[in-house]
Amino acid sequence: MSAGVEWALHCCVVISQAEEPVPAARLATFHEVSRTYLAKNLQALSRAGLVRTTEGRDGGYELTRSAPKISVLDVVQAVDGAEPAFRCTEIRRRGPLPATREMCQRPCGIARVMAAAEQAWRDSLASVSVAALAADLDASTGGTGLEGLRGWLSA
Amino acid sequence: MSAGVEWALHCCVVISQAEEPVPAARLATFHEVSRTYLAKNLQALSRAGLVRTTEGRDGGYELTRSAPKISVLDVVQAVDGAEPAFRCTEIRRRGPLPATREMCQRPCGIARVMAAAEQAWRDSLASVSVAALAADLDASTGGTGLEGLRGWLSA
DNA sequence: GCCACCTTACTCGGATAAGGACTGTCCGAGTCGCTAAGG
DNA sequence: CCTTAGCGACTCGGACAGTCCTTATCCGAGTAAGGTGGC
Repeated sequence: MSAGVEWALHCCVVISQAEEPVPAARLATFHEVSRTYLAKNLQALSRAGLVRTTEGRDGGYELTRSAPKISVLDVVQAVDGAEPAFRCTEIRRRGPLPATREMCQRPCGIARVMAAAEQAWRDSLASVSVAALAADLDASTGGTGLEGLRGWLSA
Repeated sequence: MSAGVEWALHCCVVISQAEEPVPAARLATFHEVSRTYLAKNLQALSRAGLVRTTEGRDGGYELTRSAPKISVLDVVQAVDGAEPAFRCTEIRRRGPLPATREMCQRPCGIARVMAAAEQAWRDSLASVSVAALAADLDASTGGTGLEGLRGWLSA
């Protein structure tokens, strides 16, 4: 999985706490990562429609929906792509004993198992929102984390 | 995910239906794939202890355990590696507002969410055995698939 | 007829190149806010 | 004092190299079976 997924998730948490657009340069400074490469990942979020971009002075990124409406799965699929990790190449149709047309009416059993597992993975990620991540961060810091973050964003 | 995972799973189903060791060349012919590259993936199964190798004439691969005792997860982890897809780089410790030691006593919330999702994925794969795959294949073919496979293996 | 040995062919295993994807970087197009001049 | 035009700087967006991992391949070490010669 791309490392940019981690960056994008952290950025979404930060953006959710800001009321003004946050420029990519500020996000890069906060996370101490490459500014240009972080921009590339944020572009993926923009293409997926999760964030809205404001150009020009005082511009930046802001969420298009409220934080509870954005799930972790949305961010992961935006950055890493929505294509399934396992891709069935229909091996059963090749070789000296190819599967007949009747057998192929249903997907390959292996593909079904893998698809079910990925669905469970997606369900688990879809059950957590960006707002929940922010709340967890706040709880881990004893209730001062989000306040400090908002203060840093204003400064 | 590596494409070799699919090959390895199909190979496990075939091997489970044979009473004699099956050479890699025969498996490659059956699936119509590269013989040398398939051998590389089978080596991964051998290192993981899922299959036993017999060298020399009439040698090949055979399962070390009964098919119901081998789960799909075992095969996937043997070929693709057991390392988690998401790796936390501890971004929270960097930047102008680094997380304090107290906050880091627990793993990052994002890492916990991703780990839980991967655990759900593993649980789903662990609940299906190679024997179940073979049974499903037999059911899809109306009860003649495994018989034909065994016949081809004997020939 | 039985045994030991050798030949033979077949098996897996690790070490070795080529291609594609993720990582990292750069500069250009577009836009908003600020300033200053004019009415 | 208000309007408006211009300027400037800041923003994102897509196009361009570097590096690591997956894919694909080869040949060598080792082994078990089968045949052959001797006893």
